[in-house]
Amino acid sequence: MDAASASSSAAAGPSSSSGAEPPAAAAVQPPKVAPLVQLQAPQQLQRGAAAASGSGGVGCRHHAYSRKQKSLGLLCSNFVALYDREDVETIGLDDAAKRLGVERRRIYDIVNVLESVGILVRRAKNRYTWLGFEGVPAAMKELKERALREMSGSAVLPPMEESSTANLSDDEDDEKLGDADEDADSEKLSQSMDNTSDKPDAPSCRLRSDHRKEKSLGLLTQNFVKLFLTMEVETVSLDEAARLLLGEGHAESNMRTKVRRLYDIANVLSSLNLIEKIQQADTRKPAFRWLGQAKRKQENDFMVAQPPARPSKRAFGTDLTNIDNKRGRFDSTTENKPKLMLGAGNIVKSFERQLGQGNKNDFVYGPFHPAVAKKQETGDHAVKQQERKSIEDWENLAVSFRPQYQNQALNDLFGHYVEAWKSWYLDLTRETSS
DNA sequence: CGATCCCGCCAAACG
DNA sequence: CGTTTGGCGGGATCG
Repeated sequence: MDAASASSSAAAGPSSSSGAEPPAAAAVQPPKVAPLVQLQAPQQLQRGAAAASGSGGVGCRHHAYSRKQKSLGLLCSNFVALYDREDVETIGLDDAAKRLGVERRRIYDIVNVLESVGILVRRAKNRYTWLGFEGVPAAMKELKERALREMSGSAVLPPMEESSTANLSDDEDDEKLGDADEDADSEKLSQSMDNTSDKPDAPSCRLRSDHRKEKSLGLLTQNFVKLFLTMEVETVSLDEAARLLLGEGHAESNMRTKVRRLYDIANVLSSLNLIEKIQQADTRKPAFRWLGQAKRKQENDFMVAQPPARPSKRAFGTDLTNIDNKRGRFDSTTENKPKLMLGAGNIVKSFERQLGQGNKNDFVYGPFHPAVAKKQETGDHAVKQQERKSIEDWENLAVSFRPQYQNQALNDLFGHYVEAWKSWYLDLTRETSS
């Protein structure tokens, strides 16, 4: 059973007579396909300080095919560089694909995650609106609120294991609550869409459809981010993430696919500087840390695949991997299983208040004060980014917010919460509205 | 060798 | 029906 794929099989069969797909570049390189190596700004991209560094010629150094040149991360950077202008505001998918010199398919990938983070909004078929990085904070806030809300809903349930436990899947965002900012997300996104007063005559039409959206990259991105927004210890390995976002049923193959998707997402998020890849101190396991503030690559200009010379630290993937500077806290020494915050309902209450309040992070809350509200970089290169009315790290604050338990017992207790989480996350993912 | 993740087939979701 | 959107997983690359 297991509907799902089964079919496919396809077997790739790279044979696929190239034919006339790839525009330009018809050099049948030794290695497999090797379509085009061009890229480079076709249109008039900004040039700024480009030139400079010696050879202006792009990709003259035929080097065979490098996947790094076509990574989603790089593509995302280019995408941003291309559209993060003041005047830009409407984007056409085909146009983007053409300008960036990639297949349509890839644009969908980028766009989907960008929308999940609030940088874009879908207006209509083939048309997106650019909101820019200013849209991120709002989206984050929204995500966090939702996550918190859902969490409190079904966090402390007794045993309960197997899925399919009718659960009040919350849902939906409340829209227009104040009216400060015009917010971002509107329709689409967010799961659950029961049909109240469905159309006339809709016999037995279970909502089996939507299965597409459940697995969507957009939703996965949101859940991935939610993880960061509500978890203490800000580092997660994709493996853990997949396990968390996936139900208990750890279908090996299912997991593999999920991880693949997470890699994609992580790449894009990295290029946006929302997260960063790091090496777990002790473990050699690579993981990701939430950076919070989206920031555009300081370097303007497109970054076409850089020749094997001056790599200039890429978002990640290339050298330069901080060795995890975990908060100087002797906490969990046992293992770094992601622990979720979520303790007394009070804490949640506090957050709600904080969020509802709006800004002003001066308040002091109860017993635990914001210990490390300043999360500064590790003195890496000083990157001064002028942020318009920086939207604050209400987010950072929140993270450093949770009390530090020195009691191992409590730490242990969290383990159970993880269980609970898995449950509701599962529900949240496979939605089974009655 | 295992971790990473690009490519693009091909099927749902819309017109 | 043609298009647009986008799961999904083979398998090439990277480290």
